[in-house]
Amino acid sequence: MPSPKRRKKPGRRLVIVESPAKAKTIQKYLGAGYTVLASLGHVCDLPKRNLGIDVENGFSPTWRPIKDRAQVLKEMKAAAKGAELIFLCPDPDREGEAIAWHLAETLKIPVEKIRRVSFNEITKGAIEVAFNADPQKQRIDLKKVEAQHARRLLDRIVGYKLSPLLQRKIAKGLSAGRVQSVAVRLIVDREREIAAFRPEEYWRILGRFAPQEIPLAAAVEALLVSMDGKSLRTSAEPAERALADEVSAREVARDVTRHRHAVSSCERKARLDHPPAPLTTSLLQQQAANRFHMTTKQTMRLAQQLYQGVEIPGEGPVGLITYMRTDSVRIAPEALEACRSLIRSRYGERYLSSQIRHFKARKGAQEAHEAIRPTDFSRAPENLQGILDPAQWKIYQLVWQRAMASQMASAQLEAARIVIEGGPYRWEATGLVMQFDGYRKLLPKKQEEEQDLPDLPAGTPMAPLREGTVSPVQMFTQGPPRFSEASLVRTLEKQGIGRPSTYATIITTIQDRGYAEKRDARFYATELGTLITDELLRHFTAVMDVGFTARIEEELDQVEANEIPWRKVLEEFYAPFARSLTDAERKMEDHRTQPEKSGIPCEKCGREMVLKWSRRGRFLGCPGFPECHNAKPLPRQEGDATPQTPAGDCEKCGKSMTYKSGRFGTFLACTGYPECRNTRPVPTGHKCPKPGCDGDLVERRTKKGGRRFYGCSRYPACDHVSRSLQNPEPPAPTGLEQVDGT
DNA sequence: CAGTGAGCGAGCTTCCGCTTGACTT
Repeated sequence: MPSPKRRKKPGRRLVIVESPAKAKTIQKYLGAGYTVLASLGHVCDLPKRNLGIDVENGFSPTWRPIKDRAQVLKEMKAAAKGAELIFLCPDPDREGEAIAWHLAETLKIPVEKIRRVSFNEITKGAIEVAFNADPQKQRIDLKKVEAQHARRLLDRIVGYKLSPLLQRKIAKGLSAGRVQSVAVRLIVDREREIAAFRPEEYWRILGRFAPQEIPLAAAVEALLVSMDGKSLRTSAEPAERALADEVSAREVARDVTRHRHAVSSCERKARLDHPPAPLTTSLLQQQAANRFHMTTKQTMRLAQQLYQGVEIPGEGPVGLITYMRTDSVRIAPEALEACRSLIRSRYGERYLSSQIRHFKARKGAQEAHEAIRPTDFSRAPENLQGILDPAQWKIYQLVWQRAMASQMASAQLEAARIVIEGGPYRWEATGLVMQFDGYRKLLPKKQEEEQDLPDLPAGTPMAPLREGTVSPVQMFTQGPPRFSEASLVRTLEKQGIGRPSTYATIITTIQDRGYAEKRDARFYATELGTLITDELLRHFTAVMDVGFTARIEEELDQVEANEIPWRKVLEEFYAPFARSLTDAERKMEDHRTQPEKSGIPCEKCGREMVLKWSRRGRFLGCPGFPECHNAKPLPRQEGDATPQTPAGDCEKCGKSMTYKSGRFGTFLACTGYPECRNTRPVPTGHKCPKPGCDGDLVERRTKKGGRRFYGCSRYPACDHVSRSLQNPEPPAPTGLEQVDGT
């Protein structure tokens, strides 16, 4: 490895980029006349210990070199000394511009030596173009820098004013911020929607019809879609729900046979199904979660490994994918060419989209990089099997497939629809046949059944195939699902909250602070998360608004466009915020100095114990603290945000059981501890499906790896195990085997 | 494929966003 030299020959050119992997590639393109170093992201920031902003004097900030960057700063300073020109190449976005400015400031580079150069793709062509551009235009964009400062200062003010407030009023170690607090709010809101949701019953009626002359061959399965012109499609809306109970559903099912039915229309339509865009960070995280059950953290670690370079036999370390923290769906022209010619040679001309496909980035995307794609399309996943470890390989395959598919031909489908009418009833049968798979050759659709429909001219008399083939099926409206990591990231991105480089950390922060818990891959709001959300909502409505970030972003855009001064953004935010602060300081309930009484006496000193908050939730503490150190858990788990099945009684001593959390997660323990040491795994509410066994399914974990599975509570007498729980909810209509009556 | 059991709190941490390793929960 060539270590950076102390003394540079005069005439040497220094290039500074953000990422070391990028530095390596660019060094290769630029050759020996250049020294390429990496800044490792930001090199300056506000001080850690205090606010670092003089609010009274126009919000003037104090910038400090970041401690962890001391080493690289030293190296860059040394290299800058002898350099004739210094090319500042952080990413072409707001943050990158600020990094360039901080570099110029801390390295004390004379203006005439600065060349601000940036590129959205690390390809030879793009880099040549960027470096050869007009030097007059290679200047730092101060408006962009100011926009970044406004963003940074606003986040600092919100975080460093709200966190201490919560720490004074509720418990130490707490935090709040523009991003994390809204993320928690989303989870708390969802928790409440779920609690308020009452499933409602409705019925669907399925019929199996056939033309009277030609029976079985041309049978179609149809769904009752309207009655008397009233649509049943919107059956999720209670007011519209005509078939709300079994009695009326069966009445309709009987009445159907009293009417003559006939085909009223039969049509076929060609439909194109276009491939999805190549992956961005959030999409990669969502796909890896849904397909491989990976967490955002795992996904990003694997992607980082692929980006930084994997040892390929005979070649050395090779960076296999482009940068993984991106919101862009664009692919560099050179790479597009490689991708398209590979599609042509691998699958044939037919599978190539006739035009180059360009995808639209999400609104608010900064598009400093490309989409995530293979650096070399010809490295097909099958050639890397056994070279990458299995998890890396899965991620690589995902990236490769999505990038390839994005330039492939659309799938051609034929959608058929037959409408059957009789009396007040209108039925619909739909079919779908794939004519040409196109991009689906690489990305098959999982949940799509093909079904063809016969050609039946309008007017063909139809009848239910035989008695009992009109079947009512009971359904229930579904409540909103809890957030998973994937759906939370998707929602945050949609609202413009957080950035590709922060999605994974947001997820860990809200859990570390004790605001949300993940169980079964779903987020649950904790009591503490609910409390701080409500307190912040009451006093800081504006910041807690899901649209707050989006509005600030618009203003930052205006700063960049030189339409408003950066201080104005801060002033307008700060005036009402400061008022809320003093108001909250006075009015926010003080859970620390005036905690709720419990009615339970302290057995050590006799004082009445009080309810206190900590990062781990509530506990009973003695008000005599610090003289009396007595503390204990709350007597009951009542008020726990998580609905739990009753724990039941101990089969050994008859005392009640209670939920405890241990090293390996939640478990049941006898309240008679330590006299009775009985424990049990968590019941799931499902019975053991093994015939003749009356045990319950309980949640267990494997010894190594701790993977969850479900076993029978009568183990070892019954050794039934399953990987997942069957849904006890009413099944979606599958076939028409269920027969009315009997 | 099958373990489980403390202690939480007294003023100085906390934010978001850009980058990697060096750490050990």
